[in-house]
Amino acid sequence: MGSLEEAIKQKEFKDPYNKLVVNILYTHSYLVSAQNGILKPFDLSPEQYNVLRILRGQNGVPTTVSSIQDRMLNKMSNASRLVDKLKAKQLVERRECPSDRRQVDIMITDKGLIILNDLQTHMEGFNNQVINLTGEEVGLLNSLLDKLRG
Amino acid sequence: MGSLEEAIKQKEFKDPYNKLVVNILYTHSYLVSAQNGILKPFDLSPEQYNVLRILRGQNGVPTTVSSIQDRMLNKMSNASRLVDKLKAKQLVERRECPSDRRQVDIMITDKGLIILNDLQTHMEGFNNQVINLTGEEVGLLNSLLDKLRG
DNA sequence: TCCTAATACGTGTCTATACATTTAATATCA
DNA sequence: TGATATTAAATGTATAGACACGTATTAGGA
Repeated sequence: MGSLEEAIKQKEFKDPYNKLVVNILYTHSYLVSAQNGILKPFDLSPEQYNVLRILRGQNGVPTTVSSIQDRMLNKMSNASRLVDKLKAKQLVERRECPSDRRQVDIMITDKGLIILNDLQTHMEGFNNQVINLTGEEVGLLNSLLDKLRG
Repeated sequence: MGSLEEAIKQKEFKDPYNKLVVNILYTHSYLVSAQNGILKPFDLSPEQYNVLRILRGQNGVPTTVSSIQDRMLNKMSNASRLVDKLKAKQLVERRECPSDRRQVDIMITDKGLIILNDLQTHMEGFNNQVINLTGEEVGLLNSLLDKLRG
């Protein structure tokens, strides 16, 4: 796999900023593909998995659709339809919010929690296996990405 | 925007490897959204833009669909249909390859080249504006991402 | 109070991703 | 040569992303 230039068969980039954009897009695809391999047997898409983790983080407190949307990795996605898919699999519940009838309370079900726990054991080794970096380098990369977005 | 934890309203991560995966997914979304803003007036999706750049890099030598696929940022995408869309906009041409009739030769048109040049002037300032890093940090980030993928 | 604005959620449409399958053309080898 | 395998591209289907729009409900101000 090695360098980006080799991976996408491009000789060189005009400037390192341009290369960085392409590098992040490419690394994203690399990680998502690997993640997909783990999620597929569980019949979950990466974003469905993410929504379930958000709901688990609530520790039983219901959340609204828009709150889920705010916490999603992709702000332009469509939490409403994702919740629909998860409900069809009985991994989440939805209830009309009594205090504001525009809102809908979403909660993860026991079945959802069980699947997440199952997944976690599969995901544990995944990161270290797919990310070929030392702990120090991971920390550095994290802070650089945080700074990038300014 | 600042830290990832703040951006997606998560208190903390189990381990930095896990945070890194989420961080890359999130930064990807950040960059693609910004890129979309530039591409939209040109009626191009990010991946269509990428295919046009690949074809421009050929300097007039025709390429096959599978060669485009190999160089795409997302290996699982569908070059055939993307080429279709570009052909409908008259930005690429396709010809049956005489030496192997399974293959199709793809070339960027003059119209495609003109749009790319136009875009380039818009894209130039974009990177430095969106990426809040020094040149040194950009270099470091590039090499860390290359190493990540092993 | 009533009118208007803002909010929450859902829906519609187009494009792209992921992956299986199909069809045609070429390669390989007994 | 002929049967089989491999390859290139296209197609089919489900999910997701991007974005506009619609509808119901609540908020807020004249």
